[in-house]
Amino acid sequence: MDRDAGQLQGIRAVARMAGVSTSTVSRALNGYSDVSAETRARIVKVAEALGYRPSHAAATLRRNATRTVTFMVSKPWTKFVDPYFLGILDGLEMALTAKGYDLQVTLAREFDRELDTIRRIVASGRSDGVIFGRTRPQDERIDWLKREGVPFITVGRDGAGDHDWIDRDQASIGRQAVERLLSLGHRRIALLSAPLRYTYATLTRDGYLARLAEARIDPDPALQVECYLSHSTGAEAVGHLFSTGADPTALVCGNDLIAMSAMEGLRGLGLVPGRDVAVIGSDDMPQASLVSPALTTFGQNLEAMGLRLGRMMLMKLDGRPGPFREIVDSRLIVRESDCPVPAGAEAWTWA
Amino acid sequence: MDRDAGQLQGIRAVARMAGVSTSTVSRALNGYSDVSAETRARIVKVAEALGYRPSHAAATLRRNATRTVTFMVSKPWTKFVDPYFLGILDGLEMALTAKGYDLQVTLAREFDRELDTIRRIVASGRSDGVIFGRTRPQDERIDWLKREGVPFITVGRDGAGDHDWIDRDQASIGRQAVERLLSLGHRRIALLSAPLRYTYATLTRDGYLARLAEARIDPDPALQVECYLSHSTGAEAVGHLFSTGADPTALVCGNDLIAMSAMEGLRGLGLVPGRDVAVIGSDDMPQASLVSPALTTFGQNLEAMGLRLGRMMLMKLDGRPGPFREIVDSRLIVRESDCPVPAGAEAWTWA
DNA sequence: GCCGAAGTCAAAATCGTTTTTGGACATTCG
DNA sequence: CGAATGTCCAAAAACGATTTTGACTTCGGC
Repeated sequence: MDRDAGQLQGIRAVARMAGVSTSTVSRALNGYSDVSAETRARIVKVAEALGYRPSHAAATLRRNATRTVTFMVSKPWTKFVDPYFLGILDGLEMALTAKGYDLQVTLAREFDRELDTIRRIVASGRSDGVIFGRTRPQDERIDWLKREGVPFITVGRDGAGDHDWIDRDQASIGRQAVERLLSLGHRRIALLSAPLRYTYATLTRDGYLARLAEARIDPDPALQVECYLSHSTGAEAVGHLFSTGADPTALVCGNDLIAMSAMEGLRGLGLVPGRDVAVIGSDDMPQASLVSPALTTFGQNLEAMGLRLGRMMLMKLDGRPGPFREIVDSRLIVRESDCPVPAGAEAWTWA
Repeated sequence: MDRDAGQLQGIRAVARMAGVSTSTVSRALNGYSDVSAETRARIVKVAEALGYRPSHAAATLRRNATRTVTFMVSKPWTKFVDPYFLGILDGLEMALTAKGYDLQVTLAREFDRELDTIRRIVASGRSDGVIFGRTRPQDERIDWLKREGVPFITVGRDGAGDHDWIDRDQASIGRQAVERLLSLGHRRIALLSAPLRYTYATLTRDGYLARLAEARIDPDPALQVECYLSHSTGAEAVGHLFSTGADPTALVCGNDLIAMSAMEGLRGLGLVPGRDVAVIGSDDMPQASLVSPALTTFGQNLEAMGLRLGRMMLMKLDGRPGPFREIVDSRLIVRESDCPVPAGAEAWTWA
């Protein structure tokens, strides 16, 4: 029955060798029900023996679906890829490959090219769904994808929030940070915000302000500084805060990069972070536990987050109704960089 | 002539609307010669008006080539992506998209999974060629791809070096670093090597040793330390060097991460990098110019390197004979972290 | 005026799957 | 016992491009 099966390639070789038709091979390998267990077993064995791999192109062409999801990761001019997204990618890939989907990563250079990158992803017709982060309150990428009807999920919200997304509870992070510092006696709590063009930064600020309000503390605008994506941004912010006399006793930082740079800046001023000034970060970067003092920050299980994201995307692509929106918890990881108010500063504050 | 062109899709719609056959549309759009300029212009106009994009899957299936190249980027447990590769990716993408090729990025979690990742890339049949870095003297990925006959190029060499690669002149970096430090009067020059399982680290060491030999300086094994991919590895190495009395006056570091960590370590010992001890890095990371003292290191035009890499791959996929091997120059970037031998140490050295 | 070459293009074959359609046979039900 | 229902599978029709083949001009040379 396999006299000249060697001549054939692909699914036909398997079919010939197993003594069935190509359609049966296809159904067997794709898990359809109308193949007897016995026949299926035989086909699977033959396919394995032949090292058969369905042609992705042919399958994609026929079923009009690529079984591929694209994650666009932003790469700012600093050539720096956020570990936050790298962590998510691990879980995402697990969820996708478990269902036979593939994950494709595309790097976009800067924000103004990200929409172009997305256009290219969609036009190339190489993936069924798109994922990306660093969302903004007004996000043209989201608007475009909505208009275009392309399945997509964002890591982070936009202003409207009426599409599918997964996000940390940013406001809660702001609240918890303030909460923690209040309980340590701080009253002059500065916010070194991430760039406010990103939604997450504004949400963190909202939480920060809300918790201060609950404590009946008037937010001092001089204590709120917006930082940028440079490696020295936190240090500059600290320099500003102390040179203008805002003199905070604690810093809530929009992300760990800011926090670590801020600690550097404090040292430059002769202050000891974790003793003279409390510092709290925001996303538990791998370095956070290695710097000294080790950074108190907020962590989440990124891999689990990626898994959930992947499952959301799979359901979406499966045609389930949705909407798909999830908020994942972050927990405070207390290390060494936060501390009670130093005696002197406290006195001064209450004066 | 376009009575019911609206019913049709894809290339047939264009054909109908332009009043030609589908084969002519295909030839026109793919730049074949046997289409009159006039017809081609008409077809291009119609295609644009219809927003026609050829189905990637169909084209791939028929021509048996995906016009896609995959770059596998290694991502160690530190969740850290080397900016070196990110820089190369920019140029690579330019070279590829200029010729209608697409760049796909895949992240591999750890080295022992990288071969699996490559297997998956190849099996999925989604790309015509593979590129990756962090090569080792004995590299199973290279062996496998050679056996399999898959087109690939590595960033960095293996021990044999008889495949296609692009690389910096690592030995020259080692030599130049030593050269520079010798000219500044140093004699006790330590090597804080990158992990020696990577080829580039061994090559740098070769250059370091060769230049020392030329200067008739016996290499002191106590001055050679192998570092790892942790953020504190350089500091640990420095601690070791000074606690064992090896007491170098200068450090050649296998990469900038090691160098920056080493400077941190020096400070911890009460030494001032760039004054008490000279430090030279190796790959000009974006942070290198921002730390203080700014790091003296070796730089190369990564984007240009990526461009050349891309062109090599395109030629390879075009069936040109090869072999394709290139070495790109690195130039010393003098900043603040190197310095002449401090007077005391020099005296001590000559004693 | 015939022949060959060059220039254009249409028709049809092809890539390797998945999906639809429907047929053969066995089993169950009325 | 006939009809209805299920089960398993083969045949054929897609999917949307590229490539091969060959037909029809036109033109120039002899």
